[in-house]
Amino acid sequence: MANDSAALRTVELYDTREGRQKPLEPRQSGHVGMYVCGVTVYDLTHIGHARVYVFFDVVERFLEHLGYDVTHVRNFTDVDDKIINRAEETGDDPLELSARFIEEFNEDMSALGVRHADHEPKVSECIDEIIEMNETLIERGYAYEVDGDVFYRVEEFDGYGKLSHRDLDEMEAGRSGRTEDEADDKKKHPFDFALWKSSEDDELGWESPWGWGRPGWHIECSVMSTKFLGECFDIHGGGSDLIFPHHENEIAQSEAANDCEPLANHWMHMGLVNVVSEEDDEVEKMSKSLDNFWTTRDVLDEFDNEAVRYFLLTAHYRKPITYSMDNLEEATQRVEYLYATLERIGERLTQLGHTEGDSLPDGELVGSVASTVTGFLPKFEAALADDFNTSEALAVLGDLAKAGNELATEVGSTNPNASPEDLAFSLVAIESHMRKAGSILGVLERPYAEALREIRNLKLQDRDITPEEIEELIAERKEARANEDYERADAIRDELVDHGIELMDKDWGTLWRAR
RNA sequence: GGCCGCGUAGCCAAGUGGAAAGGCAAGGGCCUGCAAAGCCUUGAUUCGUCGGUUCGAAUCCGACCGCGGCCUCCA
Repeated sequence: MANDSAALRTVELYDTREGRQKPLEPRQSGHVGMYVCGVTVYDLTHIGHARVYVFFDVVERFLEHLGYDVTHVRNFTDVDDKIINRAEETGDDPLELSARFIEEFNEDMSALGVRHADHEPKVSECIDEIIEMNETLIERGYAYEVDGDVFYRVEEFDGYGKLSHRDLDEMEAGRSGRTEDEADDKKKHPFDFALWKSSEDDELGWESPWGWGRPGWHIECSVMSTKFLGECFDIHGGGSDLIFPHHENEIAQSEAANDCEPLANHWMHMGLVNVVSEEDDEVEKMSKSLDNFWTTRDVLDEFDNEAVRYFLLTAHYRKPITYSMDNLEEATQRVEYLYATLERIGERLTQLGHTEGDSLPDGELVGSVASTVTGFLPKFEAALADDFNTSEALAVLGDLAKAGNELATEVGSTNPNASPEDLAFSLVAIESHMRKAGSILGVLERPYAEALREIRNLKLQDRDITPEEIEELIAERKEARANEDYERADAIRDELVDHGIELMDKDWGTLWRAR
């Protein structure tokens, strides 16, 4: 639902093309069209993909929170040489192979809390429109056919290079390392690129005016964005490695075929995910050739889903982020802290006589936390409205959680400085604000007991002790403590610590967690 | 060679012209039978180096050093 006061907030977004941050002014008031380049589905997703789609999920959630109606389009490139090659290796049908990896993609994204886009078109379902755009480009003189291939004539498009801030002559000078391929002979300019590629009769393909063939790599995004968002739209996103040539070519195609420019008002490009090299400790780009590659699946097997999402939001989206065990563990710890805060708030509310689902208690914010609570949402929104400063947003959320813990301590003290009504009112206010912020970032969406248990059990995976054994030891220690046999009680604690298990004594029992 | 970007405490990370957010780790304290968790508290006279602009710069300009990305498929 639109929130009138929030909708007035100006959202500023960086735009790669102009190289500056500028206000989001939707072409259609109150409606934002956003196209995010999807994956080529020939393998499992990696953590770099995860970063992109988690981020744009947050963009969508936040804009909707502000009251915008967002149309989010994310494609699947299911026709591509890499898919065809992979299918040849495995003996699969290319479209069946890509369909399988679309399912894998969806599984990963669902685990990360990434919601489906409004439209998720596939290349194989847009062949007619792709052929049409090719014909338009040929008619308008921007493309030419050579022996069943269709190429885009880059010299014909005046603005070629305006996104990546380079010009054709400079690029030509620097292309010494490029490998030649047979298609180069057919091209009129080395940077001309394929809009349509001829296929062998037994290869994946479709009938076209130029014979049996398949689309080139860039054309599908121009076609799909036009189809679902119109000729021009507000936000176009993807990894920064797509700036050239993919997005540059998209602009060339769309702006030449349609009569609208700029194609997108805001080009938002994600920093890449780096890893620390095991050999020399240097940061390097994650890539298959360096064998430092992390699939989303592997990471999710080892770390809590939400911790992975949290980690991906700890750095600003335009900066690179380094994947490391330390960083993931720290993110896990923060997620645990946030849920433990919700747990503590729940305990204190129970102690104050409130049960979950009760109507809001009447009261006033306790003085010590009042400014933190009232200032929370404005600060949180301001952080995200400033080119999605998620680091700042998480810091603000952390401050709120701290206020919650402060209050929880207050409630537990012998002489609370506030009335039970005000304390309860304040606790509920903090809890609801935390959940609200969580729903925008896509975190804190689980019941705390469930989240804490899942994190705990995941960590226990590589420990040589089971929850049952831990519970037995806790029971034995309880007995010892009742008998004031602290020596035995401490011995049990030490034994558990050796297994990486920490005990936390509460008034009502003993909790444990894995470190 | 061209283009884009980065270099902030032991580590992660915001800030980009007007008193250096936040987190992790570390020290001290409260709490606890002891702990853990939580809370409080300490910590960059300083933001790669050297110059310049300015009343004032981590923030702008220049040079230099170091690092990364793109220019070939890539999120």
